[in-house]
Amino acid sequence: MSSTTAGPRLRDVALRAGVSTGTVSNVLNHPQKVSESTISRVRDAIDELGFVRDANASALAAGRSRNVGLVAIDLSNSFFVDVARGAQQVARSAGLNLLVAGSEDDHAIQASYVDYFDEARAAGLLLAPMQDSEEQLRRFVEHRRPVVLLNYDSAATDRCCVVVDNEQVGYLTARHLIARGRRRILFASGDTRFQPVQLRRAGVHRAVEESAGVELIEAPSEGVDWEAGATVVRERLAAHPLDFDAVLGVTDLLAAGAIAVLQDNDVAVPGRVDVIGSDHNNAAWGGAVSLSTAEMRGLEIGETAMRLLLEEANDPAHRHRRVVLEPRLLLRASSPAPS
Amino acid sequence: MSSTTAGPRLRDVALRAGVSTGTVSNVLNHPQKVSESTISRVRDAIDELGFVRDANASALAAGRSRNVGLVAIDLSNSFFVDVARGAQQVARSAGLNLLVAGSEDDHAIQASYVDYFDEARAAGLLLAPMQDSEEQLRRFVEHRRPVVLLNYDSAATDRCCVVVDNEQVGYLTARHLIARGRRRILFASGDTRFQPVQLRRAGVHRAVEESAGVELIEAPSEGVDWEAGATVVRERLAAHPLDFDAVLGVTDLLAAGAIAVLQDNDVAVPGRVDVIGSDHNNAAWGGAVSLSTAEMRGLEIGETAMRLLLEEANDPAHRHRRVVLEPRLLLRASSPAPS
DNA sequence: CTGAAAGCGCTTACAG
DNA sequence: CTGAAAGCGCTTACAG
Repeated sequence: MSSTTAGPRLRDVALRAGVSTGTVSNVLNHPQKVSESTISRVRDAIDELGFVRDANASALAAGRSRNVGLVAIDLSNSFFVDVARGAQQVARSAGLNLLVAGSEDDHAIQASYVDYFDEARAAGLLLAPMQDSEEQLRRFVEHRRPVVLLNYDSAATDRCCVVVDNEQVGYLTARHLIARGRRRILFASGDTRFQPVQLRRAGVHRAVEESAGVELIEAPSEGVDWEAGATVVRERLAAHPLDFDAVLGVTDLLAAGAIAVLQDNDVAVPGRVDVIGSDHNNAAWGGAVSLSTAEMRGLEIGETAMRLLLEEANDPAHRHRRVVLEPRLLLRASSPAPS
Repeated sequence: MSSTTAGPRLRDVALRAGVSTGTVSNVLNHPQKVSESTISRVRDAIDELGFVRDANASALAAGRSRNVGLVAIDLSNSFFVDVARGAQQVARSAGLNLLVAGSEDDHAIQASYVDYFDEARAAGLLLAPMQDSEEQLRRFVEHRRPVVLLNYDSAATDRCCVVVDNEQVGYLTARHLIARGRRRILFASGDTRFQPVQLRRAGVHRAVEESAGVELIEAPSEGVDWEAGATVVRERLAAHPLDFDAVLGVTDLLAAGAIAVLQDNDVAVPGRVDVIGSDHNNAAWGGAVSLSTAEMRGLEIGETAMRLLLEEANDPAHRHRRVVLEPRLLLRASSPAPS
């Protein structure tokens, strides 16, 4: 499959520097145990030979690796890219590499990456899981590898999780539409595969129930993508005369699809119908009207999750916990601030 | 730093199945060498014990790993996410894991990931390099590890590269504006750090030189981000009365920043000024007017690059080559198709 | 501060 | 088709 290793070994470095292999290893891993002069002799030998330590051998001998995995549902959702950036910054400052894998919304791919990071003896795993991932995680956790869940609130007490308050996302977006004076909200509520979606839906219901005179027209769909949002609006318009004054998409993609169909039907956004999304996904932002949505605080989620992971890996006194970040609205053209 | 391995070893599996460790290894790696009945006995033992092979030990003993690295300048540019998806699909069908790392537009980070994949004896590397990355790559290539460059046209003959014809991107976007009847193009031409940007600029110049009566107002900037695009337009408007009828951003972010400032100044887009970007980056798509741009064919770039990498790793007759994909325009609201 | 030696958990010829 | 043994390239006590 691949070429074999060709370069110099650690023992070549040792020979050249006139020391033992243990000393070279100490220069690499515990320089404080080695004298200045030896260090510089070894460093010179490393440079002269172009030595590159074999990370596999190192991890095997040391019983640990310097890698942390991040497995995200879908890298084309920019939320997860924000998470990755935050996690990477913290990981690097701790001397760890962050390796990212996208599970492409597919359980089998997610499972194979979780297993991969398990096989690779990763120092830990950040996982934004799909529904029903307990099974896949069990083995990883049993192997005493730290896991932090992202954007998924788990009942499990054997790991940390970092979430945005998705119920509040639903509540805030619906409240905003109501504050804008909207009274008949077409709710593109997606499907039940994703926990964040379920929670946002609960928040939307709470906001509507609080407000007399507001009606929610719930329109579920098979997926939560652009096409599903377009279909929801298209079918509603076909079945009824225009009978709603707002669309709330439980994802940004749903909302973007809705905007496109509204515009095709010459319905002014936001003049006649407000539209708001929910998950700050810039993959949904190519539409003719810029989309209002909720900030998901991905960067902070990534940073926080990596800190928890490091704590779990290093601090015997670590206690698992659940960190909840509050969402904020991000208002743009499709549903601006109430006047 | 991390917990040590706790789970069962391959020899535990062998004991339980009543075979030697070599046979267990063969079941894992070369099942065709083992009888059906032995395979199922070993598989049962693996399941019962919850055995997970140590990938580090495996890679060390076998002299190769099943990982391919992808190091991209910036994962928040959706082009690279497309590339990753394409590469992952091909990698998985070949039994390899794709591990993604973002270099955050930082030479040091890029170097550390290239070194990491070298240390990890990755089966190969896909790299979308920043300028001046030869130095960093040299060692990797010398170690006989396959590298394929993405979106970077290298003079080096010791590796493959897959690019979109960025000169043609510049040519097509400029031609489009001219076909729209635009005659004074403010060209947000960015800086010279990135080869794709340089090439697009050359294409823009070619298109303008071909067309009599078209004037290009070149406005370079320090970066190629949203803020730089906003600044370019703001400064032009401050120095002159509105004297251009189009803005061409050498990146989508530059174009998006331009749109925002134009709108702030009540300049209609595309009524008064057309705007077009160049790199299909949905991080730039949150603006009030949807952005016309060029398709960069990221998915195909990723697929093609991974295929070349596999060929280089497996086929002794592999010859390095350069694959060029042709760009296409993606026309949206900020500069629609000519009428 | 330094060196000799054992061992990490696999894979791979090789002999049977 | 199966087993015994050597070895992959490091790290880590341990003794000096």
